[in-house]
Amino acid sequence: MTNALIRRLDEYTPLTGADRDELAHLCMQSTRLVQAKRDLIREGDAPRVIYVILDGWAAHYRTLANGRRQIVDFAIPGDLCDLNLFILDRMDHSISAITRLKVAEVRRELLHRVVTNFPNITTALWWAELVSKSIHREWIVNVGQRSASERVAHLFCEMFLRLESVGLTNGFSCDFPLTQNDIAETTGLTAVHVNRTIQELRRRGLIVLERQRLTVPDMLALQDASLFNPNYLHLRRLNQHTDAGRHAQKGRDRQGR
Amino acid sequence: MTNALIRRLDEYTPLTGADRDELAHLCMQSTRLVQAKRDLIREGDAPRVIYVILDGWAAHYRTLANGRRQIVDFAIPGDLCDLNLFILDRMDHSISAITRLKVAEVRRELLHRVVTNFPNITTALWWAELVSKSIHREWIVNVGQRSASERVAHLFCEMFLRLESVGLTNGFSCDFPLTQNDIAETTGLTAVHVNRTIQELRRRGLIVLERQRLTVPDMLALQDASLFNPNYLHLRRLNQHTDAGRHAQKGRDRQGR
DNA sequence: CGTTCAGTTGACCATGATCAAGAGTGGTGG
DNA sequence: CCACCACTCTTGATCATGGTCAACTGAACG
Repeated sequence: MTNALIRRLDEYTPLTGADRDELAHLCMQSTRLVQAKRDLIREGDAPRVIYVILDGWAAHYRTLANGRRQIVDFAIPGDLCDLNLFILDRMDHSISAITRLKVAEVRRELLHRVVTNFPNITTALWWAELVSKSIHREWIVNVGQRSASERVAHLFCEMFLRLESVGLTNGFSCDFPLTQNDIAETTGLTAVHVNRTIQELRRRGLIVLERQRLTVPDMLALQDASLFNPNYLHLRRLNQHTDAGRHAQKGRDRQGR
Repeated sequence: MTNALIRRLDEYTPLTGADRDELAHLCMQSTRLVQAKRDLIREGDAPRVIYVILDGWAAHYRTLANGRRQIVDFAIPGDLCDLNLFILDRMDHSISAITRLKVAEVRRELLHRVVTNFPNITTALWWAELVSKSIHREWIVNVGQRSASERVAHLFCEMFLRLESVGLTNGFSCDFPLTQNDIAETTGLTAVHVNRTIQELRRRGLIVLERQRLTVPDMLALQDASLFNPNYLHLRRLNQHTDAGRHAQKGRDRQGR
């Protein structure tokens, strides 16, 4: 299987052979395994390296003074954990491993060298950064405007498509390692209510979720149930079932459907 | 009064005289006035210029299929309205004028020239982008984990400090042009409940809000009431009342308090 | 001077929170 | 291999925060 970072960046900018080689090299310099539930880095820390997720899931989160925790994004293979390092001195949030994690640690100088010599890669990193910001916006909408079942269904839609874009789905299924408590902390609901909500989605035939595996038999139906519009993910290649047709993306060439 | 963009970017990177001149020049090339409540740009549009807010407030928002609207950020003087233009082809959200607005329109080529010739400015733009992303994260936390009164109070704290950092406060007061309906659309509450919440904050003596003017007699008290921690704004110079002391910012040199 | 929009109030309702207890599952060590 | 522990999931009963609907007030502005 090809490197998830390459796969992901290539989603946006067609990369040359040299670009790919450079990225592959970058990810092999120094890798690290992290146990599930361990923090990769904590709020307040000064980041020393940039992490690239090679395998597993991580969560970006913030903790409030009263102890409550809010997950603000997930990182899956191919995702970078913040370019913060280049600019801001301190982490303003924490990152922890959901599953056992394999990450590449990229030193600042190394990435800097790449950025100055490989313009395609620079553009692609910018793109990844802006897409991640767009995802943040959608999460604000999610917790602000959607009902419990819409929120949870929306999360399933998003993660399925993101996994698909890096080749981590199998037909209608994908690994889904989140506990109901994790889902609660991302949707602003309680774990008890997430449980009831998931049962409702199961009853309606929208998802199958068992033993860390998610199946979405009808993606369009799930999207309808969650007011999901894939545009915010800025995926170039939308798959058959991702509903590229319904949400007008004026003037952009489309495949599928 | 000095240009708000310069003031804002200088907050991060000390700019040279040449940097300042260039920014001033950039903002004077082409300016435009926008009526209150008009959209500056809409979701799906291909942006042609980058906007810099020179005067007034704007709102970034998304609309759902069911018509509900969520404001995902405000733009105040000195803020840039998305560097999207450089990378992503379509707007994934809309921006509309809260008040009458004065904006600078910066053409892509022009900004590109600046970016290649003025490294300080490039760094500062990156910084602005990352801070704006951090603000997005905090908004997720806000709607996800805080109670109604905490959410509304948090918004007051944030906007007050952001205005202060570009010199738009007067002692304990600042202009505050949002309607209760606007506040509802940013906090994920209803306008009716925002009304009751604001009355509660008034009763508790935390804010004075009348005729578009906000006064915060005791910023620390308001911060306590909203679980507010200013770190996420990445302000270099925290003012006296911004509570730099309580929230440990390890190893960072601080002023005030 | 009337029209419009923002703010206010009241009555009632519903979504989701809280508290508590129990069932399934997996991993660990005796 | 089994007993135990911890964690995740599940269910029920009750509660509360904030939503909905509707009417009214007041200020701003043409």
